[in-house]
Amino acid sequence: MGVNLKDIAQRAGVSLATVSNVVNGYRPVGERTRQRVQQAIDELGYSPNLGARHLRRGRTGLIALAVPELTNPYFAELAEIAIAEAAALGYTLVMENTAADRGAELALLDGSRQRIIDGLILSPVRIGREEVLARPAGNPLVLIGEGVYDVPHDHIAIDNVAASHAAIRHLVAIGRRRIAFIGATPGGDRQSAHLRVRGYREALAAAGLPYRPRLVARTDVFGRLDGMRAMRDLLALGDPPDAVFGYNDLVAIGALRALAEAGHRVPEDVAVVGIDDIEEGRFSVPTLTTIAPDKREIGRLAVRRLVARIEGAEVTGPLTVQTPFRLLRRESTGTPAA
Amino acid sequence: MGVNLKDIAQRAGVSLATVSNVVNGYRPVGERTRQRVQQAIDELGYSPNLGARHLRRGRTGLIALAVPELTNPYFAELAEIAIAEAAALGYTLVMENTAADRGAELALLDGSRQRIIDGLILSPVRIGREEVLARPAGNPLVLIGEGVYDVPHDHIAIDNVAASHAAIRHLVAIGRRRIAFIGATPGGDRQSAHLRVRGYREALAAAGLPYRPRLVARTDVFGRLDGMRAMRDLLALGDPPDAVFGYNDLVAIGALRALAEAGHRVPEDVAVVGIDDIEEGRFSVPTLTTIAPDKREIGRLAVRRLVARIEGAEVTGPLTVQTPFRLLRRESTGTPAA
DNA sequence: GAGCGGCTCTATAACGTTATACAGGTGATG
DNA sequence: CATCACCTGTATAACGTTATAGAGCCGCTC
Repeated sequence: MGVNLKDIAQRAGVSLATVSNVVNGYRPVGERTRQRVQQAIDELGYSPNLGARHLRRGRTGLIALAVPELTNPYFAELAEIAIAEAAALGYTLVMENTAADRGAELALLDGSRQRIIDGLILSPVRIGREEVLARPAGNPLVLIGEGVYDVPHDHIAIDNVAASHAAIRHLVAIGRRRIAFIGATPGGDRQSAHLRVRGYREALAAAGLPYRPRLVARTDVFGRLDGMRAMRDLLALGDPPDAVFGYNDLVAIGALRALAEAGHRVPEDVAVVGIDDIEEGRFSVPTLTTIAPDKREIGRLAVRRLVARIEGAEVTGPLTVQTPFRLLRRESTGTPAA
Repeated sequence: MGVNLKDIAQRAGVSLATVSNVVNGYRPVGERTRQRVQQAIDELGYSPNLGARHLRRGRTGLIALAVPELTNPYFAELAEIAIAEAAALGYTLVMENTAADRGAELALLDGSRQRIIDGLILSPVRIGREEVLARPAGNPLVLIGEGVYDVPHDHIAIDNVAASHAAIRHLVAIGRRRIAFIGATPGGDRQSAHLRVRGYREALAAAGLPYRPRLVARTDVFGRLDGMRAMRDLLALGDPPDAVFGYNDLVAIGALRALAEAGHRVPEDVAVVGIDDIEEGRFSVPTLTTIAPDKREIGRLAVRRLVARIEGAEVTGPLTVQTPFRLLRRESTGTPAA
C-alpha cells in the first residue's frame, strides 16, 4: 500500500514521467531504461493508484450493469459473461440492482453514480422512451432487453415478437389449441411484455386459433411466485388451457409448480414453454422447453459496444442489434429427456 | 459533467474550502454563507467528483464481494442483501467472480485490485489458512462461508457441523436408515465439505447408524449437474440409500432430478435435504427440505464488520460469528405443502 | 484600551497520476 | 562543419478534492 511512481523513479534513477511512460506505453522509452524501470517496478511491487489515474484521465475503468433483479438467474448468467468480457477489455463491471424500481432506474440515468462509472448497461423495466430521451448528455448508455425502443442508444435484444411466434408455433405443432400466456402487464409499463403478447396474438391468428383474453394472465413482476399464482387462476377457469407460454422461465417454473400441486400432468394435460434458458429449467421436473437467447452474444456485445463508445471508437452499423435465439424442446412439451 | 467546487465557490462568492466544508460538514460554517453556498449548489447541480475525493481521502467507497459463482442463487440472494446494506452505509459493492479458481482467489488477496477497493468480503473455496495468513497487510478482509478458519480476520458463517446434525436428525426422525451425503471433496481442498461431512458422521453415530463410505459421494464443485451425477451413481449401488443430504440446495436439486428420471418417488423412496434455502427449492417438484441460514444476517453483518474496519471503528467481540440457521421441512422429506 | 480566545472564513499544499512543452544528445544531411 | 530533425528523457502543470495553517473580526476580560 503506497508504492507510487515517485518511489519507482527514485529507485530506477529516472524521472517520474519516464516511469509513467513505461507503465502506459504512451511515449517511446529506450530499451535500457525500460528494463531498469521494469526491474524497479517488480522489486517494489508497484501497481498504479487507480483513483489518481481516474482523476487525471477522467475515466474510472468501471462500467455498470444494472438489472431489475440480481436473483433472476437469467441476469446472473448474463452478468457472469459480461464481467468476463469487461475484464478482458480492462474494465471492471459493477452490478447494480434497480429492484424493478422506477426511482432507482431514473437515478441511474442521471444520478451522481454517473460520475464514478464510465458507462452503463441498463435493462430498463419501469421507465420508457421519454425518460431515456430526457436524460442529460453524459456517459455512454447501452440498453438490453425489451424495455425501451427508438432511442439514440445502442440496444441489444432478441426479436421478442419472433420469439413468441416460435414458442406458439411449437405448441400448435404438438396439437395444443387453448394456449395461455402468463406475464402480461397493465398499461405501457413494460414494453417487453407487450411485444411478447403481440407475438402470441399474431401467432394464434396465423394458426387460425381464437384470441381469448381470459387466457392472458397479468403479473406484477416476473418471478416464480407470480407464475404460480397466475397458473392457479388459469386452472380455476371453467375451461382451463392445454398449454401455457410464460413471459420467462421463472414464470414458467412457477406454473409448473402450480400444475404439480393441482395434480395436472405436464405435458399430457398442459404443456409449458418459457423464455431465457436458465439452468434451472434444465433440471426442473419436468425439464422446461424454452426459447434460448444467446446470452453469450448479448453479454459480450453489450460490453463491447459500451467500451467502444467510452473509448470514442467509430461504431458502424445500426444502433439496435437483434441477437439470435432458438427453441429448446424439453419434457414440458413432450420431448424425450436429453 | 463538470460542475466543480470552484464553480460553486465563484457563484457563491466564497472560497473553495468553504464550499467543501458545506458539502462535508467538516468545519462549522455560518448560517448565511451556508445558505448561499447551498443555493449555488442547487442551481448549478453540483455533485462531487468521487475520483478526486478518493484520491485525497485515500478511500474509494468501493467494497467487493467475491464469490465462487455468481450463478449460484445462494450468492445472488446474499449479494442483493449485501448491496443494499453497503448502499445504506454509503458504500458501493462490487461483485467479483472467482469462478472457484485458486489463482483468482489469490489475486484478490494481494492483487492490484486491492488498490481500487477499500475492503473485501471473500467466500474462499480453493485457498486455505496458509494463503490467508501469507497475505500482505492491506485492506480489511472479511471471510464468509466455511473455507478458512483460525485466521486473524472477521469470519461470518453458520455452524456447519451443527447444521449437518440437524439435517441428519430430521432424516432419522422420519425413519431413514441409509442416509447418503453428496458433496464431499477430496483432500483439504474445501474445508466446508469436511465440516458438513463431519456433522453427518457424528450424527449418524449419535443415532446408532453405521457410517458407510460408499454412501458419501464426492463432487468437484457444487452445482445441479454434480448432484445429478452423484445421485445416479448412488442409485446404481446394489443397495441404494433411502435418504440423501446434499452439500447445498443446488446439489440436492440435481439429486431430485436424477431420482425423477430413474422413477423413484420422493420422499417415499428417497428423502432429500439441502442447505441454503434458495428460492428455487420452494418451487421445485417436490419442494425441498433445507437448512436455512440467515442470509440477511450474514450479508448485513459481513458488510457492517467490513465497513467498521475500514473506518477504523472499535470492533468488540470475537472475530468469528456463527449466525443462526433453521430446518425448513418441505415435501422432499414428507411434510405437507405450505 | 490592550490582549486574548473563539468563531468564520481563506489560502494553499498535498493526494498520484498523465499530458504538454521543452531540453539535451545523436546521427544524417547539405 | 553547421543545421536540422529526430529520438529519449525531464520538468511541470494540471485533474478536483480535503486538511492544515493561519488571517481577520468580534466581544469579552483585566
